[in-house]
Amino acid sequence: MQEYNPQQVEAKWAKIWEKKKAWKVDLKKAKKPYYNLMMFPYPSAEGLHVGNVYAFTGSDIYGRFKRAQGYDVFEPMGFDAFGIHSENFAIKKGVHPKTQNAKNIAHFRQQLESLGALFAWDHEVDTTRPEYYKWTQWIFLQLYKVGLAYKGKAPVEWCPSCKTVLANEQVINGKCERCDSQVIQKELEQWFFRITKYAERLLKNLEKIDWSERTKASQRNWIGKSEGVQFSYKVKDMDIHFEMFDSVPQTFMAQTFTVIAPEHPKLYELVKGTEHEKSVLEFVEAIKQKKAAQKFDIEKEARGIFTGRYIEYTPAKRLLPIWVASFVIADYGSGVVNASAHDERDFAFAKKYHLPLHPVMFPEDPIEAEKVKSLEYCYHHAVDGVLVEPAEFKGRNWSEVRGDIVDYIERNRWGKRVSQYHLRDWLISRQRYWGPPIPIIYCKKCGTVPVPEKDLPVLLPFVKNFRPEGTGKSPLASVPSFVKTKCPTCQGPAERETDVSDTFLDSAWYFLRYPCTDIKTKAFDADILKKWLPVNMYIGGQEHAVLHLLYTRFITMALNDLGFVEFEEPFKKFRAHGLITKEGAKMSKSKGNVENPDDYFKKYGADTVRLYLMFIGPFAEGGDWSDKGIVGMYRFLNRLWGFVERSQGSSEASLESLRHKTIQKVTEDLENLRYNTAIAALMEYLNESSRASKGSKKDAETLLILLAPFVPYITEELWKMLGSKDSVHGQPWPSFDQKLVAEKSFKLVLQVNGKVRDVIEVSIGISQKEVEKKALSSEKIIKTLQGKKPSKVIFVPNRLVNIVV
RNA sequence: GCCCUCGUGGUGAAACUGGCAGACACGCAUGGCUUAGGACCAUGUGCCGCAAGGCUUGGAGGUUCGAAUCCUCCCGAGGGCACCA
Repeated sequence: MQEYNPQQVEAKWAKIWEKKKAWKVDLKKAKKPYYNLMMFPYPSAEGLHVGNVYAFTGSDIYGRFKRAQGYDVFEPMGFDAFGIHSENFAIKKGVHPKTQNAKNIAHFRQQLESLGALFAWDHEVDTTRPEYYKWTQWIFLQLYKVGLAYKGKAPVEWCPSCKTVLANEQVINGKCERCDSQVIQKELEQWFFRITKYAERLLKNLEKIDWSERTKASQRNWIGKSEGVQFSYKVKDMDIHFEMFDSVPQTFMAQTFTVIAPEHPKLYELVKGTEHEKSVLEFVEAIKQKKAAQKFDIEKEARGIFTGRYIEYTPAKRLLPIWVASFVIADYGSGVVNASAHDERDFAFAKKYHLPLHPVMFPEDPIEAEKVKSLEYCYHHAVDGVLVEPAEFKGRNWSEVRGDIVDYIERNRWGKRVSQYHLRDWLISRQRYWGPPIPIIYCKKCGTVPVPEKDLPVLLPFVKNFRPEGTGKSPLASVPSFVKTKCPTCQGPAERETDVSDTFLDSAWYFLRYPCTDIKTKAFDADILKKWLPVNMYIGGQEHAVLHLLYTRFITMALNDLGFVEFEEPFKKFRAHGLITKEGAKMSKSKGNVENPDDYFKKYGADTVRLYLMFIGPFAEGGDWSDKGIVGMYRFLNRLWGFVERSQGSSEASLESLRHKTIQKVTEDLENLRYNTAIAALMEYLNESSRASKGSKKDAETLLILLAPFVPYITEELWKMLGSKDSVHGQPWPSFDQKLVAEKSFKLVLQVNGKVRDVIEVSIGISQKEVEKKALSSEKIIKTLQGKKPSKVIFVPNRLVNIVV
């Protein structure tokens, strides 16, 4: 008798597997390629946390399951190591990011190895290595060539503490997501990727990819398509035309004034040389200052000023006064909007500045309609509202008239159908050190010149002082040996771009590099990609539902258009895993509630931790980490150990029906990532087997094969104990026989008026006649019926009978 | 405000296309083993009730022979978007 000693078992097999390179896949020779991808981690100084372990375990179980089904599973691992996190940490500790990064990665790798996953370490990727970011820069150049990368001046979110530009998503309620400082607006020359060009495709393709609905919904929201009408109007007495977008065109006849954004480029032209010039410019300046200071209270302040100009509003043959209004967004639509009585904001604005209002839609209730007419309140988004204008549509409902109104507007040539998107271009410039330099050279003679591909990579120089200076320039700007260079075109003196690119660019293509890490001459090889991509299964956190996944899709589409890859969607299947919390709260350093998996590995072993995490609840939903439940898993593995030990050399018969039933259940659950119920089924199987037999070898073997994806170490050890020479991880996934799954008899439920009154054991396939006979002779049924005659009998074969009286 | 996801015992959670609600665990209780504790084993455990029986899936209605599951409204939680016209 030997006791289960997880540390010993796990150390032993980890060593053997490593030596045998047990999980190595020959990418060229593989016959049934299956690319099982998980989001690669950012190697923080704290090491792997429980959330990482959760994600990787869930993904690895799926990979091992596919492997057992005969696929050549490629399950690579790497490190998303560039970025502001590493840099901030390095600044705080006074260690160079490069040094720190190497340390972190070493720690991570060692932790990951103990997890017992199928990782293909011979294809590891580290985004900070020149061999990798050379190709990140190369991708930039490809996009630049076709105009998908461009430089533009743009107001950007600037964090005065981190001294860098932030992406929109890094700004939470006007504050920096990292240091909580008030973000200010700044105008800078920045590099952008034209992701907006792909808005419609990014949206439409969502229909044809197998992703969790939640993730798709987030992407749809982010892209934010809005359909409506674009009108075009002339400014009275001026040669200026404005395009105006309206997503609620039904009430277009209600428009009585026009609002324009304070930042609108044509605003100055409107007021130049008029009596309004001074007051308008003062107003604009005040608004800009408020916005920069982020003191603008969205709820209360809707301020405006008259420009002295009018729009010639053709459909209603009236003039609309143009007002500058603080609430108008400059970079959505055209920055100019016609306002009406049927929009709450416009209504409030009009009341405040005594502007005319002209409602054209009313409730059916005449008393309420009178109130709307007398402008007592704003009547908006009312699905049952009835139009009175234009005359052709009088009496028709707001909700059904939309299409016809748009047709009508188009017929009159007042406007046309268009779509607007909330999606903005992707700002990729970062005024930081720890990232790949953007491969661009500025020459006084030749202008902006891309670095020739043969000169890649543009190496990130080792800079001692990499702290951002707050000048709006990257730390690289203070390294003359980096900045000063020759123009690739004219050989004259020139300067390098000193910004680095966004970390999200590194991670937007890493999955293409994994299978090609051994190729030095190009980013990826067409033949290999053809064989292995798109990725079969991608698993990662829901927090990346928008940015990472959207950027990745965009880069893939662009590469597809450029002819580098043959697919436009990178991930056939994506599943988001849930979040692991601690006492209901998200684990974070600042809260001090981060669980370190190492402690649990030491105490129970990786197998138990893996099993416990998967048992907490549905993989897609995550759960709360508490160390209470973990003992249950440890007990289970100990019971398994004992059972297998007893079944050595046993010739007891197996529980055929339950065995097949369990195989079916576990197979189906694994396919759908329902690990918690698969584990429950395996526990039942062990419980039943232990009860029924001293130890059936057949049952023990089946248990081990089915459990192997979850707990790779103990199953391997026990497999050997049963006397096999080969590995449990080389065993084919067992199949089940539908005939054997079905039992000979079942428990028939007897109901009266839908309430269960009795349960009797009968044989499968029993006829309705027989059932009725049996049911009506049941004592409990007779008692419940009290002599009443059944009016109807519902019979569900092999399940129940319901007697209605 | 709009869009998604969800709400089931003391706890984590099960329940396939509507068909025995609470599988599997944790915890708890009782008993066994043990000097004791732990570990382990056995049994029990939704609520009310001595019992017969009744009640029970956030709340209120509805559809159905039958609803955790479908429909309507309301309440609550989590997430995404948001002065987006």
